[in-house]
Amino acid sequence: MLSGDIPPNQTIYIKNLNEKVKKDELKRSLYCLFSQYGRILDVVALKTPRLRGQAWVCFSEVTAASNAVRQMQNFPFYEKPMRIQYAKTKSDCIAKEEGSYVPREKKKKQEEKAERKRRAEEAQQSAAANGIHGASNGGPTASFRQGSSAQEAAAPNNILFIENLPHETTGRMLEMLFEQYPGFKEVRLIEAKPGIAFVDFEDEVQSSMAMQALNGFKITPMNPMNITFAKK
DNA sequence: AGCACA
Repeated sequence: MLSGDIPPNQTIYIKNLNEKVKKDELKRSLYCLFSQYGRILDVVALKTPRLRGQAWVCFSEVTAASNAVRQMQNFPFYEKPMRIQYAKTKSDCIAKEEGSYVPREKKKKQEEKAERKRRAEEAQQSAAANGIHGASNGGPTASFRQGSSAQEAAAPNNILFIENLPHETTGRMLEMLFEQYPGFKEVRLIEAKPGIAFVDFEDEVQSSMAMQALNGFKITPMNPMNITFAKK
């Protein structure tokens, strides 16, 4: 119902994207945002009149796509909530991996018949494969966890304190998550202490918005971000 | 709203 009656697909179809974002930046940001769910084979975005504001993200596993559809539904991305469904057809990059790719001109009727069958099979496989995937994200906006320690919470202020980041996290990755919220200023990683960061906003209202939206966000399945106000 | 593969 949420995603219509489209059967599961390795590729997700995203609409309601901010059309002002340039194509290459959009593709890169989508790649970063969705790689938490699994290996991405391709990201397709076109700016033609008919296709702007939409994109396709192709995963190597159907289960990754399923998690992405559920957990990133309505995620505020460049100020607009993403609307995510399964793609209606198989992506070329997937067909190429399976060796079933037929160049555009030829594939018409003959392919479409076979494709229905294939998709039905995939739906079964994904059902069978369910149960492998681990922790489910409470949803990007669903989480309001405060500091897990018995610490006194700091009063709201313009600086966010981020904990539980994977050690491989880069400043650019965090920027891409936080810069979509108004008032963003900068990210500061602490080299001496991997796994934590500070994010500066113009004021405490704007920092609160970002905290509410991103608290608990999983950069990897093992790393839900823990966001609190920094102690001053 | 809009389902492609530059």
